[in-house]
Amino acid sequence: MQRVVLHLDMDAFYASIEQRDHPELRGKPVIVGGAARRGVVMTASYEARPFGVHSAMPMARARQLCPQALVVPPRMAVYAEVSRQLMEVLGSYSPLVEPLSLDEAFVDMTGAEGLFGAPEAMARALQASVRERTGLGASVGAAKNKFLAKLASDLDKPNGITVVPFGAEVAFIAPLPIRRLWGVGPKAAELLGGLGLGTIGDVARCSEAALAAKVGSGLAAHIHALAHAEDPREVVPDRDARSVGSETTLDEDLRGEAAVWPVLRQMCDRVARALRKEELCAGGLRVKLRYSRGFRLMTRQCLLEVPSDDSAGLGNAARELLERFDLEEPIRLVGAAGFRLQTSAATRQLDLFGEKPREKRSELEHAVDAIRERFGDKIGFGS
DNA sequence: TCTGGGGTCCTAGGACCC
DNA sequence: TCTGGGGTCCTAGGACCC
Repeated sequence: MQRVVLHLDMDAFYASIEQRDHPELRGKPVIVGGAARRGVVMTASYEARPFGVHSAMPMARARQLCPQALVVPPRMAVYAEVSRQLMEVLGSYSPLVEPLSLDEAFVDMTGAEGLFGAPEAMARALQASVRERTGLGASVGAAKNKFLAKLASDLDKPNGITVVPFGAEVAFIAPLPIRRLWGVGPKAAELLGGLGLGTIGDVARCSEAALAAKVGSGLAAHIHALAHAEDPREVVPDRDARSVGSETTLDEDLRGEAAVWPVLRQMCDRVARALRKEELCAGGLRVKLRYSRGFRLMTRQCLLEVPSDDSAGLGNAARELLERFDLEEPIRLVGAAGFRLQTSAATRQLDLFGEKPREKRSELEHAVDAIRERFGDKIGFGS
């Protein structure tokens, strides 16, 4: 049976929600992002984009390009709720919905032609349902696989519908630049450019061996297949998370353990809370520091003797890892992440064979979580 | 202009085991 | 003496995505 995959991507998601909820922002250049000294643009409304403002741009630069822009701090909880509604709508079309982020998802519509008609009709119906439920615009791509559907949704924004013609996929994508290949970023594009490759068609005509010599065998096999419009990846709902992290860029650089440790402990707190919320424990912990000088990122990781979801367990490991960094250089970012995730139930099973009295402690942590949910993050609970 | 925060996946090298 | 070959696990770094 012919696979039909849709990819739906919300148009300027965060900025559009702000314009929806604040009529005075409509029709004006709006930038959602951190106003802090080191803030960046999270989303720019379509009115702001002609000025050259785009996601991930330093806010200072964005304000310079578009001084009249209205800068709005993000309301992540609101965006998450809208996202939930969005995924609910998609779920009414197919059980196979794979979210990629808050504002985009794949929907496998294979076999649904009888209900919804041809791929273009499916895409229109989806787009209309999303607008009806959320009041927001989306662009939709339809094709025989995930790569093509995602590429298509980005070709006609905002409010676009793009169907990659079934049976003529290779010719359709051949003229597009290699950066459209999923997994080809600035570095790989540069390397491939060295081979004289500029378009997807160029990559399709190149031998996989020649590609591998430039970018490695893994990426070469991947992009060679994509360039031939082949992508076997399934639409997978309920993908399990592989890591849970929290990080923060400091307003001012810090140096020395006495300054860095309190920040790291707070990051561990947040990770622990996120883990408990998902009823997960981490079997490993990674600490991440970014040095101001050279913007260098360094990580140190270890496995935990006992998988943990509490601040003390993660914090102890984090403190030991911290000693393995050079803390005399100015530091601009501090982060922690748990990995090797497993369910809390599985961890408790293991604990039956140990002697750690973690059950009591866990009750206490849940109580603390409840208080923090009500009163926010800044409450101290002693050392 | 001076670079967020949430992730995923891949690679290379070293330890360790048989 | 002077050095195998395969497999697995772990760590650190980095590219990439939204």
